[in-house]
Amino acid sequence: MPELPEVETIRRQLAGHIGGRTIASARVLDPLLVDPEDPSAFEQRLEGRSVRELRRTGKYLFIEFDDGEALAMHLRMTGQLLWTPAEPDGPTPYARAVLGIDDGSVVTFADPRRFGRAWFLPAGRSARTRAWGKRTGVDAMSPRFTSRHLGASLERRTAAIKALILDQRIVAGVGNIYADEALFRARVHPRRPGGSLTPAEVRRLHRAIRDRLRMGIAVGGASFDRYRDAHGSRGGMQDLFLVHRRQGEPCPRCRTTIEKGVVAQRGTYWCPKCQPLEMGETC
DNA sequence: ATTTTCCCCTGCCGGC
DNA sequence: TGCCGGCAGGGGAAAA
Repeated sequence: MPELPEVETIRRQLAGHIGGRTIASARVLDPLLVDPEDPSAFEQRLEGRSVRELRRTGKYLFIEFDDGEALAMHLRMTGQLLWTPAEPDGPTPYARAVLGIDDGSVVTFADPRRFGRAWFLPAGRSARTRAWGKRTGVDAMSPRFTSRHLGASLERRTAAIKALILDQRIVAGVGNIYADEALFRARVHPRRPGGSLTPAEVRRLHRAIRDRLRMGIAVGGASFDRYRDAHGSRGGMQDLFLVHRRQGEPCPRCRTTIEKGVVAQRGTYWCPKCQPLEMGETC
């Protein structure tokens, strides 16, 4: 499922293809994609617009137009944004919206689970805030996401640390995969109360989040299931997973068997020795 | 305010 | 073989 590295991969690819170009046509095939907006009104608002740049905050992708308005998209679980140099030969499976670009290329939003969403955002900071609210905090790859920021966000919090780093208002972009990987690298058990982390653990976790996301971007994201980039290609991060989806396998650090459980309503993987639940133990 | 639960939606998989 | 229940999970709303 697309998390920060996957969305960033798509952003970079799309920026190269449609940056500076004009949207010639827009078709919304699934009204749920733009709910509660009217699909035909949505199409009309997109047609004829010039793309200034593509931006990303957390897992949200923004196509910014030259007048400052923007199309915001979230791929949720199974969304794909596919770019093709020309109209695809046949119908794209699970296509929910199609953007025709003025050079003849096509961007298709495909999404079997239909969880993905798109919004049309007004220009201007205050109007944007009114329409958009405060869905996301600081982006995990932004220089503004610091160890100090993370530590302050965790103070006195009793919820599981995994739930807190999945909270997009604390840090935007971390999803289930990279949460497990970062917690393993930081040697922090996913069920530890957020406020119980020591300063050293907070620093390790901050570094680990950045490290794993950076690696995910470098290899084009994780494709153990449906994720594909804008060209329909798979990423390579699934081959570099340390613990995620590896229950029963030996820990890459200490060879202890990796466990699986449920934390924050998500399938969660960890090494019980490297990531002790009780304080004082070390691996 | 914080934490937890439920729900959306559909493909896929294991069990019978 | 085929049906079916359960699971997967991002995030937002609702409940606790």
